[in-house]
Amino acid sequence: MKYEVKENDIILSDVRCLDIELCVFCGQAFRWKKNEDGSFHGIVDGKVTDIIQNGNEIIFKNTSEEDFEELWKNYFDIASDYENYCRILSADENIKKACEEYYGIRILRQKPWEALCSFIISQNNNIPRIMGIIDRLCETFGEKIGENDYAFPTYESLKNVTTEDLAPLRAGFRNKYIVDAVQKLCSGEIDLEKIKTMPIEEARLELMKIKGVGAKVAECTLLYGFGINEAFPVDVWVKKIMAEMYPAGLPECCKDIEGIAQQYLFHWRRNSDLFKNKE
DNA sequence: AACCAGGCGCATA
DNA sequence: TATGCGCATGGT
Repeated sequence: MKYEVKENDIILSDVRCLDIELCVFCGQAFRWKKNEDGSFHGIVDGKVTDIIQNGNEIIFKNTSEEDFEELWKNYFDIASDYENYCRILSADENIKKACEEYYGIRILRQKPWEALCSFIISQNNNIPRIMGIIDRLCETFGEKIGENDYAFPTYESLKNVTTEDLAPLRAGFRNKYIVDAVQKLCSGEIDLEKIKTMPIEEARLELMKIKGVGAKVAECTLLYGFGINEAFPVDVWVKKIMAEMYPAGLPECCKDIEGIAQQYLFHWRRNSDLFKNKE
């Protein structure tokens, strides 16, 4: 992968299978905004950028080579060969369609705590409202890092918050789950660094010690937060796909990359319903 | 006005 | 182990 540094911008031109809009708006991250000019405004790990995409040319605005190397490159999983993943997954006709229709989706490699907290909030909730709650979480408790930009609050910074303190988020019954997660992380009872090194089965159980973290949220944390491609979150949409197309389980071609297959299928299935309802 | 949203905890059998 | 219900909030 090559890129050009121009003043405060990083310009990529040879990355395949990377559609920024699809990546940031396919329900895996909740903090991106589309600007008036069509660029995408993102805050990740306390750093801000705006991304402009014209076909193969992708410009990361107002960032440095150092931040690109240490943060954005990893976040968009640029070193991984998604063309190859698509090729493998295309052994199945349905997944092939999903990959073709949504070519350019990648799994965003997020921070474990942000993924964990975001998907605790996501339960029995819809994507627009999840985004609103996370906005308010960041505005209320995150560090101000720009005119209208706030970092995702660290769990350390939430150490003593109560469910009452979280009321402004309007997250309802999820407040107590956030508090429990913060307490278990702050006390060291659960250690995200250790989870990173555990076998997946053990990591699942460890995450599920947190109240409000069941199989689905644990799986999302493993996939998006810990970059484990075989983690396979099953939400209402994936559940529909499994019932409709794969009653006996995922096809063989998904082995070890179940989570990646899941992302194409989730977006494909969900959009087909959203589109249908607009007719 | 019911029903649903990237589920989970808890009670019951 | 398996099923069913309630849960905060807001949109359709």
